Amino acid sequence: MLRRGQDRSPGTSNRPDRRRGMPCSAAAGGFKPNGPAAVHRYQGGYMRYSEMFLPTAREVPSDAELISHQLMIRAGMIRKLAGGIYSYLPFGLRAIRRVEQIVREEMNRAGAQEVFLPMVQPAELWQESGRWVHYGKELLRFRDRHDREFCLGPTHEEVITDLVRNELKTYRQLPRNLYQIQTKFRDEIRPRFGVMRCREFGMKDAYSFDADEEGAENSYRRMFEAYQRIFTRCGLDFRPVEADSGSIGGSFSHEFMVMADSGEDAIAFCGDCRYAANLEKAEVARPGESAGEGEPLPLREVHTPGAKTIDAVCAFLEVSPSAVVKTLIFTADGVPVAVLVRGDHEVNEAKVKNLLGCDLLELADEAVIRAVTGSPRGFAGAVGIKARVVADYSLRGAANWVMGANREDYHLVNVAPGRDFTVTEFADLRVIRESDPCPRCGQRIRIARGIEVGHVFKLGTKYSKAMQASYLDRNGREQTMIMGCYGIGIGRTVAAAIEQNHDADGIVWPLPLAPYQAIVTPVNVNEPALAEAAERIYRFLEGQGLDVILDDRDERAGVKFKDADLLGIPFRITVGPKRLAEGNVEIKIRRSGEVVTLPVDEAGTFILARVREGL
RNA sequence: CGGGGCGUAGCGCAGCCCGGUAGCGCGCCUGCUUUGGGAGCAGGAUGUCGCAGGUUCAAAUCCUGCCGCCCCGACCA
Repeated sequence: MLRRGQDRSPGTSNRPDRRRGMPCSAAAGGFKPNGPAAVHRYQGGYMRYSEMFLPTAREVPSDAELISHQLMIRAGMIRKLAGGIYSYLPFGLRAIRRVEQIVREEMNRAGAQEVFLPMVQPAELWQESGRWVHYGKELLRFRDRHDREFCLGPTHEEVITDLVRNELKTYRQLPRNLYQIQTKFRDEIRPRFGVMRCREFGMKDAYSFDADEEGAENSYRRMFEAYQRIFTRCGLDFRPVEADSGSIGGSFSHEFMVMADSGEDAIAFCGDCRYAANLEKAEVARPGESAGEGEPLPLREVHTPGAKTIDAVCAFLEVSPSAVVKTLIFTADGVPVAVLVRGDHEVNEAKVKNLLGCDLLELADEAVIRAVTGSPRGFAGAVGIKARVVADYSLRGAANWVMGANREDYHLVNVAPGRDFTVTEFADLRVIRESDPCPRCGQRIRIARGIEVGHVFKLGTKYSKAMQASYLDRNGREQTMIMGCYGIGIGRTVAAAIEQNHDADGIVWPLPLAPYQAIVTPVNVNEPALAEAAERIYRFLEGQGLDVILDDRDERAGVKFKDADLLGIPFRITVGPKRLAEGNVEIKIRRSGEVVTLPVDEAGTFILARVREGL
C-alpha cells in the first residue's frame, strides 16, 4: 500500500542535509556537467563517498579464483545472485557503461545502427533455423501460460534475420548492419571465473546483411577495423587471431584476444610476422623432419605387456615418443575413423572434423574400438584396421614406426605407411606446438594465453538460407542475403581489463574505462580547512565534466588510501594538513605511484589536462 | 554429466575424528583516545550450524536423502 505522505521520488531528497562533516562552501565555478567543457561522458550521480553504495571488502569470498573476479567483488563492482548470474553495483556498472559507450561510438562510426531485440524468443524461429534441435542444453527453454515454447536468447541470429527478411526486399536496401547491446543467457554447463564466464552476460552483437560476397567481405573488414579501434581505445593489450570458421572456410573468422596468462584460450602466434591463430585453427607447416627414418626394416610384432600409453610403450621399447604412431579411433557422424599422429603430437579435432566434413566427432568408445581393432583400448594401430585411416603429414614418407598391433599387449615395430597399411588421406591434423615453424614465414611459433573478448565471423548464408532472407537483385532475381555476425563480451572486456591492469593493491584502471577519473581525499574531514579545500577541488572537477568522488567519509587516511587504490581510480588528490599549510595538495597517480605536489588552485587543471591527454 | 571438495554470524575461518554450554579474526553498533597507508582500549549486537529425515537421553558433530556452491574434464562472448 502506498502511503502518500511518504512517497518520495529519487532526487528530491534534501541532499545538503545529509552531508556530514562537510562545510558547504560556495561552489567554485559553474555546475554544468554536460556543458561544452566536458571532456568525458559524464555519468553523474552521487559522488560523495559517504552517500555511495560502494561496499568494498578487505577479504574475498573463497569462491573467487581469478584476480579480476576477486577484485571486482572487493571493489564493490559485482555480487553473485546465483551460479553464473551477477548483479552489477554502481561502480561496476560504470565500468560496463564505459565499454558500452566506446563500443557504441565505434559501431556507429563504422556505419552500424543500434537496435534492441527481445531476450525472450519464440521456439518457432529456432525451429526454422534448425537450432532448436542443435543448440543443445545451453538454450534455456520454457513455456508461457498458453503452453507455447520460448527460449532466452543466447544470441540473436534468428530474431535479426526474421526482422530483416520482413523489411528488406531489394538490393537497393543493402548492405545493412544492425547491432544491439543486450543481456544474453546461455545455460553454461559450468559457469566460472565470475563475470568472465557466466550464464547471464552483456554482449554487443552486430549482424551484417549484404547482397554479395564482395559486400560481405567489406562489412567484415569494417567490423574488424572497428574492433581494433574499440579494444585499442579500451587500453587493452590484445591481438586478433584467426579462428576456425568451420564449414565456411577461409580466414573469415577472427577472435580478439586480450593477452593474459589467466586466459582460457591458448593462441599461437609468430614473433616475427603477424600470423596469429587460436590453437584450434593454427596451421602446422608441412614438416621436413620425421622420426623413424632410414631404410624400411622388416615388420615385427613385439610383446608389450600392459603398455597402453605412449609413455609406457616408449619406456618399454626404449624409443622416443616421436618414433611412435598414435592411433586414435573416432566416430564421425557414427562412422569409425582412425586418426594417426606422431606419439609426441596431439590430434586437433577441429582439423579432423573439417577434413571429414562431419557434424559430430567423438572419441570412440570401447565397443567401437574393439569392433575395428579387435583389441581393447591402448593397442590400436593402422595395420589391418577396419576403418578409414587418415594421417598427419608428419607420418608421410617416413618408415620404421612403432605402432599398436591391434592385439592386446602387442605392438608393431618397423611399420611403414604405404607398405603395411593404406592411408586414405594425409593432412594437417595435429595441434601446433611451441617452436613449430610459422606457417607463413617459417620463424618460430610461440604460444600464449588470452581472453576472448570479441569475435567477428562471416556467416555466409547459413541463416538467411534456412530462414529465407532474400532480396531481389537488379535483374529482378531472388538472391539470398549474405550475413556476418560480430560479438563483443562487455562484462568480459571489463574483467579482462582488470586481469591486465592490476597490482598488489587493487585495480589500475586504464583511463578510458575508469568508473571515475579522480578521487579527492581530504585526510581528515573534521578539519574544516581540509574539507573545504577538498570540496572546492571536487566541485571544480565535477563542473568540468569529470567523474570524481569526494571521499568525505569520517575514516582514517589509511582506510581511504587503501580504498582508493583498490578501486583503481587513476588520480587521487590528497588534501592533508602539512601540504595545505603551504597552500598545496598532492596528486598521486595510481598507475605509476608518482606523487606531484601542486598549489590547491592548480590541482584541478592539472588533472583535467592529464585526463584530456589520456582519453 | 563424470571425478574431487565445501556449506557454521555480513566476510574469512576453527569446532566435526572422540556427540553434551557454538567460537576466533575482520566487519557492524556505543563510548573514550587517536587521525598521512586498512588505529588502540572498553563495552555490545548478530547464528533456523544448507534443507529434510533417521540414530541417540542428547546431533554442528554419527547415518541417509536432497539442495546449493567451488575446483578438474567435453561447449563458448
